Amino acid sequence: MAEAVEKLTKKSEDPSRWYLDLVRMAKMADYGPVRGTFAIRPYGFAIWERIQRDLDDRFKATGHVNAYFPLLIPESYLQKEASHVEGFAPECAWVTVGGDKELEERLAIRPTSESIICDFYRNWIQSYRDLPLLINQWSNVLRWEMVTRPFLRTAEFLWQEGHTVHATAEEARAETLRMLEVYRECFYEKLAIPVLTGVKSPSERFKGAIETFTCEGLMGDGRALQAGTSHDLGQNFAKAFDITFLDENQDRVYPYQTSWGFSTRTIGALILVHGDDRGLRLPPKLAPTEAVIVPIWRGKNKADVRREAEKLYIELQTAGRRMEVDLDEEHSPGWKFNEHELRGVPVRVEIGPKDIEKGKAVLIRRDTGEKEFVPRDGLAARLEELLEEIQANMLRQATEFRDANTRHAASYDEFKEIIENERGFVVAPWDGTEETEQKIKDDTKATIRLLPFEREEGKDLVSGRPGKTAVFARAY
RNA sequence: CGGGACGUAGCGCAGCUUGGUAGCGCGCCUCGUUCGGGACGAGGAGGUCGGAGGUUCAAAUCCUCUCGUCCCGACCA
Repeated sequence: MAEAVEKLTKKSEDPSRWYLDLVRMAKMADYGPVRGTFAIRPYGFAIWERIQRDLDDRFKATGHVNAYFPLLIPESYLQKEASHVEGFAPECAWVTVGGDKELEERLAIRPTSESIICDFYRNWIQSYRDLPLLINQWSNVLRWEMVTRPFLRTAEFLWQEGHTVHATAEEARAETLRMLEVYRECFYEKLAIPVLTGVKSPSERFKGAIETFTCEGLMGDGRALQAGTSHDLGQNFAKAFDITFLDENQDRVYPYQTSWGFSTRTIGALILVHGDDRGLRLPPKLAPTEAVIVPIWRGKNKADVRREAEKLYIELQTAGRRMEVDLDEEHSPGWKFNEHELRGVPVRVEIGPKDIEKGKAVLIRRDTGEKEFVPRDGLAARLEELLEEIQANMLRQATEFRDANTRHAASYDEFKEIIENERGFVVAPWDGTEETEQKIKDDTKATIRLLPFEREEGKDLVSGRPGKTAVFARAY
């Protein structure tokens, strides 16, 4: 055997290098010619398509429809909401020339679409009968990031951004929380990532919002990742863009808005949460291929084994499974085992001469490596069951990891010690001031990831003033 | 944008100190033997050494600028 097989860096040794290796070796993404831009390869995109489909179904189920808005945003639009422009202008890419002529007003390539969408909403909304307006857009956006890495922070990324308008503040807040819940369910049910949900501290709030809610995941290396946010915009944008409507009492009033987004960053979260030293581990519900059949043949019986593998493929595919059969004749079975493990296929089905003789096949699960011999006639049913088990087990493992890495700090020394040596989430009281938040950040690089919905009273570790629990972590 | 490291074949790297015919492993192509945990043999293709200037008879190697990547800080989905 050749000793120089392309080797994946160990996650335990160098998570950062491991991640980049894995993205490349599993053929998920490649660097583009412009800094921070990446091509998402078909395999990575297939995962994104499955996430898209799931979210889209949930959006439709909650009454939303899809639409599309322009890529280019005049600078003056961006400037209408003061904190919004302050937050986003520094990281915009600008178009200054069109058709070889200098433009009179430069155009931002959307970093997010609130401003351009509000410009349309001004005309779309005249009466309370036009509300609520529940629209979602699937699009790409561009942010000129200093430091980038595939999926986790790319200059250009794909996402969905929901933009809704409501007659009352209560309704807007309910929408904001409903969509946070939609994200949370997607994380738990499909991505098998047990995110924490809660409120962002004011300093971490979306620029232009009155409140930001977030889903925070804990990655395999103990760092947190913000993945999915939902913003209550209040009347900030409505006032800035002069969106008004006539209510039942014939008063002209400003509506209340929300926006919420979920991006391809989530693919990075999937990799970091579930991946191991052998490669990716995909939750069955998101895996483009649920199970791959690897035929094991020798020269003399190749035709027979091949025929059985093909039959098995048809059988399982017909039973509703997303299957792949690896009929490649160049690579050895061992090579294929490693390759499909690297790609994270949840189950491998082996079929060889001995199995055919016994009327069985071998199922190997990617999450635990466990192997079982299953009679052919019960195979489809067992596979379906196994996939459910894997999905549940991956969520369980991730939850155990999250809980084992969520610690309560009783003193600031302990807090610092945990952040430095253990990482993970640290739960501690916070007095609600920006100074203590900033001091903790300066001292430890940890930020407030969220304020839980249920908060306990306590004493702030830094100031000693009364506070309520916050969840801290170093984040991506 | 600050501090550090690095750009040489698709991928991983050596060569640079001390200038002188561009190398290695994997991958790729061809043929044969293999195939239950990354098989083996033989042959072959592939590079304006990130880019631009400069020094020199001669630059992957020395100098300047520039672009890009990675790690650490400030910002973010």
